[in-house]
Amino acid sequence: MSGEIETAQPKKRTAPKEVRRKQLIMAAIDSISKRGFSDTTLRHVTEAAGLSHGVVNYHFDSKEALYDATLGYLAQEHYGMWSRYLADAGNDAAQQLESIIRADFDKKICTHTKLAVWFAFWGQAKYRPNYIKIHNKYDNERDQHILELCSQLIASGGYTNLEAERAARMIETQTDGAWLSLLLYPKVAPRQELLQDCLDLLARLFPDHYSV
Amino acid sequence: MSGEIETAQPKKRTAPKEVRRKQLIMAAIDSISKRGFSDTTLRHVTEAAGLSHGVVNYHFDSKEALYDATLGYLAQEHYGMWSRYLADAGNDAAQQLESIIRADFDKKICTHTKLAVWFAFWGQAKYRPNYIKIHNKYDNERDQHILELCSQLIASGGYTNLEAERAARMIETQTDGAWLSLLLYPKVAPRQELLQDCLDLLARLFPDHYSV
Amino acid sequence: MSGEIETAQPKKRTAPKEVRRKQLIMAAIDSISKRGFSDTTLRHVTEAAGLSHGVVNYHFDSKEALYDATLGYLAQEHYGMWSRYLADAGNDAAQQLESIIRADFDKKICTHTKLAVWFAFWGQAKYRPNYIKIHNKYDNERDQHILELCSQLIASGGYTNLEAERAARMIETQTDGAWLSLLLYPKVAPRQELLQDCLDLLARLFPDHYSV
Amino acid sequence: MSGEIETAQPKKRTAPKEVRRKQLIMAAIDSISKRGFSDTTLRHVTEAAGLSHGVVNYHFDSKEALYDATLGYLAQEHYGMWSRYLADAGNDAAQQLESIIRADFDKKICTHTKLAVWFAFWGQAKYRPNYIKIHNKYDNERDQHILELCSQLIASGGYTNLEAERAARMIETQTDGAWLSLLLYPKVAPRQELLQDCLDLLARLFPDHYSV
DNA sequence: CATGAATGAGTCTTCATTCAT
DNA sequence: AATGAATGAAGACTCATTCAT
Repeated sequence: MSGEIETAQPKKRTAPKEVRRKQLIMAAIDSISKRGFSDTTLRHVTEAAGLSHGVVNYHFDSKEALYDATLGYLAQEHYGMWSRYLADAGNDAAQQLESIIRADFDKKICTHTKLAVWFAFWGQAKYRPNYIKIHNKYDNERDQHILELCSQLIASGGYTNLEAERAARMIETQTDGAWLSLLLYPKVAPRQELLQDCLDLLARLFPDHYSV
Repeated sequence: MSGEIETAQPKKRTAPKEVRRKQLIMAAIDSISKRGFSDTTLRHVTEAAGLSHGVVNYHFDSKEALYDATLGYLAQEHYGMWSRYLADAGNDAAQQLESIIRADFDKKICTHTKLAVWFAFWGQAKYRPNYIKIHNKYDNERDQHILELCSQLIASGGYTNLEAERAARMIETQTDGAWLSLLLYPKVAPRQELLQDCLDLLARLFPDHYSV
Repeated sequence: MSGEIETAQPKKRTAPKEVRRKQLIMAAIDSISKRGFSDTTLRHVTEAAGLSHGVVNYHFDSKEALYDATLGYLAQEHYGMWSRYLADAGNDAAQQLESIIRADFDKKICTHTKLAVWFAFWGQAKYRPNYIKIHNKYDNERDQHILELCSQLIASGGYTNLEAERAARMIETQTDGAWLSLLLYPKVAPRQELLQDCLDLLARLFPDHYSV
Repeated sequence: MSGEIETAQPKKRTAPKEVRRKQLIMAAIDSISKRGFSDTTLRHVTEAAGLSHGVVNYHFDSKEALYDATLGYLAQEHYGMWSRYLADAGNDAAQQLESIIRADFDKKICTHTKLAVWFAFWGQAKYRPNYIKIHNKYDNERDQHILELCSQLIASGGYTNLEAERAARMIETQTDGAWLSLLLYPKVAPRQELLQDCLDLLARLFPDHYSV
């Protein structure tokens, strides 16, 4: 779509602040996914971005600030994804719940690279309260949607042996576990298959609304 | 089994080596759980162990070797846990499957500390093939057990709309996700509750063998 | 003397350059007095001046050049001060010598801020011959005045047990030491008191010309 | 005196903590005197000490801690010097006061190198309250001695036109100024000459106790 | 003239590892 | 076996200087 414009303009030496920040965030994602957290250095990041050593501290207060921004980017992207899926799902609760789950397996989000970064963050979450905070800022809303939709389905379906809290938790646990599986054992089952697992769970929780 | 040959020297001959190693491994678990991977230094480890700075490199070839041993310890402990649970489960397949799952939530294993260490390792797994290898060495067998038991239940129960592979995967995904949940949001649901989620899943997969 | 030739362009033509330089010098004095030499960065200076980061290197060849100019400014101000005091002192040698000393304690010059900067420079003088050179350029003349005046007083007073060199040196040593005292222990004795010390010294050196 | 012993022992690779600390302090004095404060790096220090780069942070918490220790060393040395001179002075107050002053010009203390370091510290004193504190810790006692001795001389001599505070201040100001002179203009007057200036001041303050 | 993004050499500091004792 | 002093590579971060705009 674009790209040929850039050859005309001989790659600017200076760029607006937001452009550089994004560039560095992408480079951070790249490096973290390739090397993990502890082995990623700022030099790796700047080299991946094709920039000089000093830029990071020009655009971010510290390495930690860059990481915060990186997680923020990922969380925001995730947020954007499921809310778009949700918006496109129409008014049916079952449809909406399914959509939120499908969003998690969207090609753009559910890449090996990004999964690696997610788990790098989660592996540190306990000692960096900031990470939890940033993640929650975007993710709590999703939790509430899922819980609310489960409640609605239970009410409309008359599932007497199921609490909304448990259903919501099982669904989220399944999607989280699926991501972990994709990260650790990408060969065991592909993305689509793990999505099917989640949909299968949905059908078993709410048999009147979904079919296997 | 061993040890009684050299009765002259009463157990101290070979023990110290192993004692020190275990001591260091425990200290490593402690420090990793408190500070994460990247912030753990060998000084932290030796201090936690109450030993001098130089011992680590005396007992382990490198920091990495200590980490390998630490993961090995954890994996072995996990292995020991579920195989004991399995052994105690009798001959019933349903009972056995449930036991393997229950093992994951045993108090000794499923602590916040150890979970933190597990995810620290998983967060690095992608770049340290060793970690995967060590983990698989002990865990593959569990996978096979679960798969085999799912097959048996399906066969005996006549669940036409369920493949053993998918069932096994869903179960493992649920237990893995449960651990992640316990790590990241310990307040959201306690250990017992997440175990119930897993048992609930079992009941929905194999309604003739389990009841909610 | 200059400026009136280009009446068409009202003072803005050449002024800005000098205005900016002065602005930066004042900002340098401010920052050096607040943070010392080694902790002062050009960013501090430009921020204090309310200017953008790049200007310093536009108006000065280097940081060092700015510092040279700053010391020059201070030295020139000092020069202007004692020569004005001297000019106002009339023809009496005793009066003149006293005036030169009084100049050192003038409110405009003898501030904590400027003293701090002076000693910052002197603390570096050994390794920056430039500083000594700049300082001497303005100060040698003062030394000679003091020496000459001491000679005159000795001659006119018949102080047999005093050499002009020693007297001059003792006076200058006392004023220098007074500045150091004001910098390091501003609470011990105020400006006026230390001036009195110097005048007291004068009276003891030249009892026929001054009284305590 | 000593030195040949060291050739027998092939320069130990490891040394007691205090030996290394002193070694580093001496190297710091050396480097600060040669390059000043802001241009001295830890690499300079360790190279001057013939040690490896990492030792400083092994023996001192930080560069700043090394500097504190360095000033402490200098202050302690000064303290030791004048208290020894004082002890050797006998019981006569005039003798004692003169001795304290003479101590300041002792060859061991009053070197160009050490003077440079002293003024480096004083040039920073305003922004490093620690330096003042360390200095005062050792120097206050000297101030009190001087003041007390001035009081005694005034009492015994009946100097009606002199307050002890002013006398003490003038003496200290003169010695401080002398050090500054030796640092900035070593060629103008040598150590002995500046000591004479101080003794001359003594004679003018207390003519019945000292003669020019 | 002025701005501020970009550069990269240089600083302090950390830390796994080595090794004399 | 154990200690802890010593090493030195490598990291994050700073900052004077340059330069496109």
